[in-house]
Amino acid sequence: MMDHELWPSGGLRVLVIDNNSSYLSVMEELLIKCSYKVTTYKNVREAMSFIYGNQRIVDLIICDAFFPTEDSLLILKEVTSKFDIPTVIMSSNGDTRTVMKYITNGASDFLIKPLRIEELKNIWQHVFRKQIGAEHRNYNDAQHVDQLSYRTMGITKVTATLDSEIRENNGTVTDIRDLKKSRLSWTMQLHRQFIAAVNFLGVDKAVPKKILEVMKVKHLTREQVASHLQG
DNA sequence: CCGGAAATAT
DNA sequence: TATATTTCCG
Repeated sequence: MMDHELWPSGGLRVLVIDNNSSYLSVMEELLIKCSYKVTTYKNVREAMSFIYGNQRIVDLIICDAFFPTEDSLLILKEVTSKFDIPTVIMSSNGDTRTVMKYITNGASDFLIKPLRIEELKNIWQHVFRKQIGAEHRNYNDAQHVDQLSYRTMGITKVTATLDSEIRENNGTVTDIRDLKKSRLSWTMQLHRQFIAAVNFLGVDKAVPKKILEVMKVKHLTREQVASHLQG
């Protein structure tokens, strides 16, 4: 893996939007523990106003799905098309249709409440991914198209994987049986957990055996972790 | 068990 | 062909 993926999230400015003020506080506390700079908003209109006035200093947006209205979808479309700020959607509802709706509309990630600090520690990677990698963009576009066509056809390999993976335990992969057809697929989520484990151990002490212990993923082998460490 | 690298699969 | 994952080796 590349060194920059192990860098701390330090100082990235995150805007959080959630209509539940108590959860907003929880999010703020968690994000500050991860050393992000946090701004919170309870309603979409004010948040949008802030974004328009401060687009240059908002690195990442985390927005609640605001069930049952479509407010977050509007923010998503506006923000991703106009400012290209990576946006993470969070929701207590993780059904396939909902997840797909946001992913296909440009969401960088979809996290299920309650969020764990381990998940927030690694969302800075979305900022990085947005800024670099036109090559990645091509890959994502290809997969994006796949997901759209798959959705039309109904349940598919892609949606099924996304679904089972995210639904598992609040977005944490605990078993890779679903993720491997003939060989293991390192999904974004599984990779995040890998990165989190490496960060937790420290780059120098992060050896396959220890990483495996920290990740706590059933059926994941030391060899698979070792191999991933190479890439 | 570890890291590196050849062999394979996608 | 290039990349991702598995298998082999010292």
